[in-house]
Amino acid sequence: MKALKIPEATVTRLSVYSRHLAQLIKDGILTVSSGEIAMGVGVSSAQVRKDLAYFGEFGTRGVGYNVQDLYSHIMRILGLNRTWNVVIVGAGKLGSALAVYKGFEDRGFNVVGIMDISADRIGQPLGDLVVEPMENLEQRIHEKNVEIGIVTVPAAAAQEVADIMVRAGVRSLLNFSPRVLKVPDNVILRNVDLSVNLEVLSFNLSFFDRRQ
Amino acid sequence: MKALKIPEATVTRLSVYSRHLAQLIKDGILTVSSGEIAMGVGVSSAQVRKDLAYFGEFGTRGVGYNVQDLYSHIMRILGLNRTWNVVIVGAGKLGSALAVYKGFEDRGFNVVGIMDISADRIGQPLGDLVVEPMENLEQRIHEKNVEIGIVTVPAAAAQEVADIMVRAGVRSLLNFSPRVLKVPDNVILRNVDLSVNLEVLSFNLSFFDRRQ
DNA sequence: GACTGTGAAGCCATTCACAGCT
DNA sequence: AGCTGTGAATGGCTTCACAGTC
Repeated sequence: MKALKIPEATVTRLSVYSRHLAQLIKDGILTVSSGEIAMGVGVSSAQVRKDLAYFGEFGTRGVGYNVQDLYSHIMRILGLNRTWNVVIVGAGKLGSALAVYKGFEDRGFNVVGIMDISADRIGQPLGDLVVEPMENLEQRIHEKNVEIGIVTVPAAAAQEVADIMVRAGVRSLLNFSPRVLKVPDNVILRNVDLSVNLEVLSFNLSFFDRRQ
Repeated sequence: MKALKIPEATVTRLSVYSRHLAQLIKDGILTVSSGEIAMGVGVSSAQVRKDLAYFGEFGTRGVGYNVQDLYSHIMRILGLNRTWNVVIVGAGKLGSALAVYKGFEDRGFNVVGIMDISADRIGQPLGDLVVEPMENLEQRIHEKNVEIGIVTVPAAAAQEVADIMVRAGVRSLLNFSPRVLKVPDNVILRNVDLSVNLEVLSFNLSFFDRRQ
């Protein structure tokens, strides 16, 4: 199967599979079937096999997958066989939380800088970082080859911050602000919209009630 | 068009539309076309019309939509014509950030309690809340009619926390832990997986490079 | 017998294109 | 003339079901 267009849903599931496999490795399990993975992460076994099939044949018919082997393959597919440097702009509560979030480090994402515009945040220590002024942003991106930027500023500042990061050469953005950002189409953009997530819950709760 | 099954993507877009409309109201704009909304939020105009058509006919042919009117309709559809009480379990950096996140309050989500298991977090003030011990969780859920729970504990504790909240009567969960949760199927579950989001970026960055 | 890999079928969401209304 | 509402067409993802392999 030739890989040209991979569904985004497949990529997110691969990430979930990889964490499940990491757990199996810890548990000393050597072999796993698509059905067992499926069970563990709440999808169908056909889905697991299809997802993997986009990238090659990793299993053995009648047997299943070698856990360590499959894990290594998926990590490589996800681009996690290396580390990635990340900068965060916005040292409010959320930005600060992400700056020291262990889950990122565990998966090879190093936060190499956190910037803010506000004088009372600049200089504040965060883990082994210190909040820096916005003026340092471009230099830090160049010096550390940063390819991923995280936006945790208020909506009103988000587009400007995105523009600065893009101009400085960041190739992808993770946007936590509740603002639709415009970026050139060679820049990869993902939005994590906290309110939208709650609102989907609220819709479903209400909708369910309406249908009673 | 009769509303039986609404695509989840439609719901998330409605949430985005509603914020865009709120801005138009602030700007004093009275009427808007599907094309203008589409432009503002980065989707197609047909998509906007289809999304709205699931719920009724809100526009006027040849004219467009009344901004205030459409906003009210969407807010009602999303279940945001009321407030929702929310509890957060896990008063680490992320949970604390969410507890005081203005974006929730603005949209009618009131955080009415934040619990933690750790003695040194309990008692800590957070906005006008104080971190409470886990023992208070069930009572708080009952007393405040909490229907939405937010999980911001480490992966190892996430399932247990989810179970407690579900038992106490919460009807929906927003899970920030990197753990696949099992909940009864009358409970609505959404996952916000921070690492997965970065990993999708890393995949796309790597994949793009591979194809150069 | 067990389990993978994969075409084919089925299902769902998006886009097209136009009739219908103002 | 302008814009909505919507059937029809398209495209994409998931599920089915089974041949192929161990």
